[in-house]
Amino acid sequence: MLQLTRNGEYAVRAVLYLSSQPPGKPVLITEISESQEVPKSYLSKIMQHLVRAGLVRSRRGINGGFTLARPAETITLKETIEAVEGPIHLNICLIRKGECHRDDFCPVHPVWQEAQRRLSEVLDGKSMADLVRDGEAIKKQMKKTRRKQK
Amino acid sequence: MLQLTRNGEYAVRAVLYLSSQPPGKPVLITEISESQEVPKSYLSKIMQHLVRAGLVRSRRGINGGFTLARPAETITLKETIEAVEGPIHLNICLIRKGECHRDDFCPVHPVWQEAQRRLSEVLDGKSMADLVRDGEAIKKQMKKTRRKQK
DNA sequence: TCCAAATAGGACTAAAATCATCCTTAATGT
DNA sequence: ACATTAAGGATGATTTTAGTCCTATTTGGA
Repeated sequence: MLQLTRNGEYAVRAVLYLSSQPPGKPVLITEISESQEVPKSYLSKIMQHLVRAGLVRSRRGINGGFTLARPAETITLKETIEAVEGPIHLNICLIRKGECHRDDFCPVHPVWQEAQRRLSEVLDGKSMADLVRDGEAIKKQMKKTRRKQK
Repeated sequence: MLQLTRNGEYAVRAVLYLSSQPPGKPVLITEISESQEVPKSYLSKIMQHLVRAGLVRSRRGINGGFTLARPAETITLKETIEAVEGPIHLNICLIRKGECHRDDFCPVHPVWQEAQRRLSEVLDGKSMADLVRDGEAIKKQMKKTRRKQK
């Protein structure tokens, strides 16, 4: 459907939440689940993917939880999404050379390449640190608006 | 999966094929199906969508078939895809204001807006007439390459 | 060393989407 | 009337999506 799945959306929420927390402080899955409105048992699977992808570190037991494995500045939206959804290919002809045997002569193929390049540009251009900053700016703006409304 | 479905791909092939034919000359579904490698009965459904969307005209009976309903210059890739897949929304939060109640404060939302804008730009920037021209250029180029290889 | 707290991982499932096929109906030109 | 051609409805297999649940494993502390 050319649409992000819940997996991708939830992964972004989780990583973004971790990025907003003090670095190194383990965050419980329950806390992520409740604050980000993601079913806990489902989120558990997503976190596993993020750990295997090297974006997140986990520790079990008391004082356990999840932390970012790398600074939020170095983690992009695209990376987070691909960690749980696999590589983004807007059309199957972009999966690999030869996946679609019409590649050679199909005039639409280059258009998909360009479309994907543009999309990647946007998603790779935003780090989790950027998004945390953006979120804080939005919060500030909302407070200002509320004050004006009084 | 953030990927075009077969519906969209097949629709593009069909409309592109019609665009490459003499305007007004009815083309049989069998001809489209075989030349574009799309299952005939499946293609039949897709053509119905394209007719209802106003991109293609159909006529039944002898001398029947499909033709473009409008000049190929005025039909874009995006329009063709949306005719069979519905409007493109890269994330459900883009479907409409309020679809995702996190809209207001979600710092990711504007990124998706931008991503979708860029994608639309590419897909809307190519008309079927453009693609036919591109296809002819590719053919010419391939002939040249073959000559050189001899 | 045992226990409580956490995540890891496997099995399972309901619902929806995807990718079709087949058959009957309706329109159209000769 | 008849042959031709698309329209439309019903059906179905397979895959993906979006979860849940249960058990195992790790970990730190009493």
